[in-house]
Amino acid sequence: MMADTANHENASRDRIEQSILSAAEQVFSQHGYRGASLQAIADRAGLPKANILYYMGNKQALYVRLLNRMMSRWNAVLEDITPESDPGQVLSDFIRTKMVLGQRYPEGSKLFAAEILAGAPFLNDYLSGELKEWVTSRAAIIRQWSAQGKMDDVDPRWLIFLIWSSTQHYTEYSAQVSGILGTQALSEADFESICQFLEHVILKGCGISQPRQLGDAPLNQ
Amino acid sequence: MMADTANHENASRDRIEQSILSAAEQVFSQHGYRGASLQAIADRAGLPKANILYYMGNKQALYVRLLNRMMSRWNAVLEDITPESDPGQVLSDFIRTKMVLGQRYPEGSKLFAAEILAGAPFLNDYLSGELKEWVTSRAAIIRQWSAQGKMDDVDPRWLIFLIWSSTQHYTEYSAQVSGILGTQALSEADFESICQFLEHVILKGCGISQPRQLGDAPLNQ
DNA sequence: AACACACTTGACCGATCGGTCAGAATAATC
DNA sequence: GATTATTCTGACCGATCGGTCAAGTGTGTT
Repeated sequence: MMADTANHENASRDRIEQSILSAAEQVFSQHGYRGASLQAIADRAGLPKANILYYMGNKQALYVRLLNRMMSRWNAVLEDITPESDPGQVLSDFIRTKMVLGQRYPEGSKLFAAEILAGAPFLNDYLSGELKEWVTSRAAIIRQWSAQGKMDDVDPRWLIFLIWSSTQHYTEYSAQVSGILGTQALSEADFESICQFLEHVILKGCGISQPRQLGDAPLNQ
Repeated sequence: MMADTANHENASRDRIEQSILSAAEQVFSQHGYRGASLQAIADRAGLPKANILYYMGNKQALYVRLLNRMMSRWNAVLEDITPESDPGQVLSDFIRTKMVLGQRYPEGSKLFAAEILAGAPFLNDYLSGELKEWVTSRAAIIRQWSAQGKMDDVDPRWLIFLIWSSTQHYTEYSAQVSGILGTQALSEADFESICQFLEHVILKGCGISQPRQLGDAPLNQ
């Protein structure tokens, strides 16, 4: 009908693949690689199990594809920092970006967490390669900030882990957080409150004067 | 032989049960409840599968028993804090206690994390009951500290989550941490360095003057 | 020796696992 | 309309799942 014959990778196929990926992300993130079943994924996607395998090949290929998709969303984070950057602005952005990523892709974040919990059998190369270099290069810049007196002389690796873990917590432990707060999900106000808390504590704790207090009235801008 | 006949719950049974619990903790923490198999647990414990079921009844009872054992290790944490306590000392102790717990029971900590990731099907009552009250009561005391001017006026719930997550990270994400650091496990020096970093950033970030700087020479005590 | 009782385990059960395949159904091309 | 290519799926496969059971071993009591 209105199908573009030249491009045989048509929209219908993409739509189905996306719905499979979405269903698989939920099941894998809840139960891990071993605990997830293709039948459960198929049921959630509303398709026969054989159809999942027709599109994705096998369980492992589907899982690896999900991991890659989640990791690609990480590529732009802290990409363009320099020794001349303002630490307060950069760390503040880092915290907010990480919080938003967790909010936008909760299942993907949990998928990542489950893979790490299992010992990272599919991500070992990525962790000790690409991600290790990412951390090392950022750590070097943070160390220069410390040397310039822009902030306290803290170990930048622990600082990166601190921001990662404290933000990750709100997606990964959403069941615990909402159980304790007594709410189903985080409200907009809670989300903003958490961001400001983390910015306040981490920046102040590193001896960085905050660029602006988001709760206060804007200075002049 | 040397068995105490009066106490028919003899040491042999306890020894076997402990080895089963230990094996099960490893398998459940890696693969979650669904992903763990009794056969894998039996293999790791060096027993036939039927023997596991003889001692533990069924898979769910074994799992719940492990969860309870891990939660009981938490009971003493932050048990005796009062509005008159010194925030710096209390939070410092909290950080170190949590780090030591994660170091001492890594599989138990991961087991807890996996249960939360799965949506806490077995822990929902605990989270929204016992643990919620634990957080609420501690939060009330921290709020009094803020009112007394002992520390900044931060949301105590976010502060508790911050300490929980940042310490939990080093056990739960041990695969990621060691992948990035390039070492198999955390060294004693790294462990101490992390504790000092967290104490420095969190206490300073909350506007608390640190009781003592562990890296420096002791003042006079 | 006889008995009681806790322990051990191979064999087995129905259900579900990941994955294959043949053929039906549908769509695209001529 | 005929032909080809793609998409779909029920039926099936061997392996493994959690769990049962009966027959066995061992040990202490009488």
